[in-house]
Amino acid sequence: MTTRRPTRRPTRQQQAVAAMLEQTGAFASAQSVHARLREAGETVGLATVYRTLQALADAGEVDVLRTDDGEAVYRACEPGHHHHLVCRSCGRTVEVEGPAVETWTDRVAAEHGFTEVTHTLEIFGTCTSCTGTHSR
Amino acid sequence: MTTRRPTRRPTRQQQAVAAMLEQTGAFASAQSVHARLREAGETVGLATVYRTLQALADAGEVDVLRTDDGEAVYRACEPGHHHHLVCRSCGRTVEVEGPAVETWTDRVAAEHGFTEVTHTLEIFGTCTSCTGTHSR
DNA sequence: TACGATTTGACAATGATTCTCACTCTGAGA
DNA sequence: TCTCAGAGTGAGAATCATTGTCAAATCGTA
Ligand SMILES: [Zn+2]
Ligand SMILES: [Zn+2]
Ligand SMILES: [Zn+2]
Ligand SMILES: [Zn+2]
Repeated sequence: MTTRRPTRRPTRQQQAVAAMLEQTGAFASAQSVHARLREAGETVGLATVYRTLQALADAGEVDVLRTDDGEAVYRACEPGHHHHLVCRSCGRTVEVEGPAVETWTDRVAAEHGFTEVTHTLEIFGTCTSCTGTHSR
Repeated sequence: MTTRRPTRRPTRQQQAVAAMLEQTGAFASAQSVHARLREAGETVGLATVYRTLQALADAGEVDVLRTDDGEAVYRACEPGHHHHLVCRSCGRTVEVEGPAVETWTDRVAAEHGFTEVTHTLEIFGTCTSCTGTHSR
């Protein structure tokens, strides 16, 4: 019994959004992705950018976090659970892993009887190329 | 030379906001604080609630974090750097400290040449009183 | 009590995100 | 290749937390 599942392929718009994230490297908001696409001549509606980014996030293909002012920013990341070391000046991001932290959070939560534990952890700083050079 | 500095005392509104946070215990948004105050018969403008919460946060007297949908939530906490174990069902919050995590984040950042390092870390889960009792 | 400075709050403005819905595109089937 | 139902798109409206505005209320000091 062949399950009839339409062979969906990413649309032009979806590819454009994903590609833009890939080449950006840093965390970017939906608004800025939309702006960059427009600059690059790509025609993608704002609503579609939002939808695509959400879909990618749900699929675990991009990481999401919130800026200080609550804006959602997305980044194409390596698969698997990890955290980020982000330059608050230029946005350059390094993916980091910390097995010790993972076990620590789970242990702390367990000690207090919490279940279904998740966590968020981000590190912010000023990267080497932004140090000294008061770029801004 | 007596420095003429007015003896500022927290206004009725500011006290009301702070008190509401104290008695709540959990993280609460500006909107919900405003609503609770209104219910309690206190008369405090929404703008004032926002201003007061920001001031308290700037003064380090309350902690702020962002919910998944980007809303800012505040909580009256013990002074000093710490993190939170939050029940995503009832909002009950436990303050936790992890010296090992502190040194880890700083070390990781240093290894990559980042300076002026800060970090955010929150743990989410389901607390004991919300486990089993499928209370929504 | 009078006065300048601070605070307040109703309301407007902002801005990110979501919703609507008519239109377009796609792919399976004929 | 032709058709059609369903998925995807996008312009614009709607939502909603947050911030800005500014005249009126309040406070502290002299
Ligand atoms: Zn990542
Ligand atoms: Zn982790
Ligand atoms: Zn706290
Ligand atoms: Zn810490």
